[in-house]
Amino acid sequence: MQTDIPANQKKLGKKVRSAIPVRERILVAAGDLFQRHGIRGVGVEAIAEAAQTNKMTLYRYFDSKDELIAEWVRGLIAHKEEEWKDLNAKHRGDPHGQLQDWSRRVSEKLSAMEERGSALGNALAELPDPNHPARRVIQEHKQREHKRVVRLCKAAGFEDAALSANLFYMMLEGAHSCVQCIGMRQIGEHLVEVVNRMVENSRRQRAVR
Amino acid sequence: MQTDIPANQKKLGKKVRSAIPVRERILVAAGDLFQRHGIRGVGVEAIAEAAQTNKMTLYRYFDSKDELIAEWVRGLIAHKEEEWKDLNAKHRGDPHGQLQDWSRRVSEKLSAMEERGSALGNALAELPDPNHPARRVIQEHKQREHKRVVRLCKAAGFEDAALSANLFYMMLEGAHSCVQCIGMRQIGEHLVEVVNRMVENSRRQRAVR
DNA sequence: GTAGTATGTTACCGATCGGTAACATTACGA
DNA sequence: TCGTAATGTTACCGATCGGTAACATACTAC
Repeated sequence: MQTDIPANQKKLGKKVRSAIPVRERILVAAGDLFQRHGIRGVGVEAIAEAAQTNKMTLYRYFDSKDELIAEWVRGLIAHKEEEWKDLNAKHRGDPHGQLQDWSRRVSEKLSAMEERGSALGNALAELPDPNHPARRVIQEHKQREHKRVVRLCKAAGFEDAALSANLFYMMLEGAHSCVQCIGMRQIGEHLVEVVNRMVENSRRQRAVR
Repeated sequence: MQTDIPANQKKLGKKVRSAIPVRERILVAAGDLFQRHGIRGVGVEAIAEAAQTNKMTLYRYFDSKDELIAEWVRGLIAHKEEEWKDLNAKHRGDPHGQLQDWSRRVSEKLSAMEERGSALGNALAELPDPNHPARRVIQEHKQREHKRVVRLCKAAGFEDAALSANLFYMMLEGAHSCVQCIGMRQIGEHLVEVVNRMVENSRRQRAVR
């Protein structure tokens, strides 16, 4: 019993090194705090502490707080783009189904969302500097997302694809905003409903042709 | 000539007291800086300087920076609510016209908007603290705005008033967001188009009845 | 065990922040 | 002209910020 206890006793009270790598822990902790208190409302010290490490180690992995922010944002975006790929793979050649599934997924995310709304949207509001690395990355991603919706609406054969796409995109952005400004988490269901109606309308028109 | 020059010479190089009251100048300057650099990105000293006064005077009119923020927000909201009253007065008993005029006005604002999007939306993103005076004021205003749209849609006789209202509200919020995230200032035209189509649809249905 | 690497600790830097005190100056009405 | 109220000036406070240096400790591979 006592033989191997000494080694453990030495570690008693010390931090037990987590299985999750430090860098990832920092990014997760940063994201959590950013979302809850705002990017500018969180100091690097608090992030390091939440990640069960310290400021020095944080700066060994990230050049600056701004770069940490940018890396966090890149992670969020990468995850979102993965979802789009998945969506595309699951509904090959079926833009209608793709649109419907997309709206459903957005709605699910919204219903589980905290009262703070979209992380990327908030980040844009919090980082007005046009030269901030994170800002540019977000805007480029939003541009791609918008183009994707336009492409989808064209493929779906909507009579006025540009208008429909912008309608969808406004609803997408607006739904996230609604969670924060009127606390309406069920707003996604309305997004789904509108998409469904428009898709059904388009299918009917196609059947008539 | 020289007689009254001395008095002016005394003032030479000194600040010429503006006709606009200090308090208002501070609020205008604060709003301008908040919009451009974010609320948290602007110090009270910079606000006072931009208002052509000093920190001490600022604190004689406002208890704290947070109260200044709240006052600025209250001003923005008061202006918006005035617009709603005006809209209501100009289209008494004509909810369709009211909705159309509303969308047109929003569209105009959007096309003239800087790349930073909605001030109130950004403020919510920048002030996550649920107890912040400005945050509560904004959320209450948004609630009222949402209810107003619902009432309008009911009055307009839309078949599914709640759905239409939420559609409009999502578009309203989303359009502002779009200006910041994809720089699309002409997005308002699409909002107008959607509203017009839905109104025409509703009118047609009413005529059939 | 030993070397080398990753991580932790502490203390510090300069800058900026929101906010205040004390006092000087100006404007303006009686 | 004089007194009072509004505004300006300066200096300061404590707290926090992002970021770094120097050094101590832990872990791991050999």
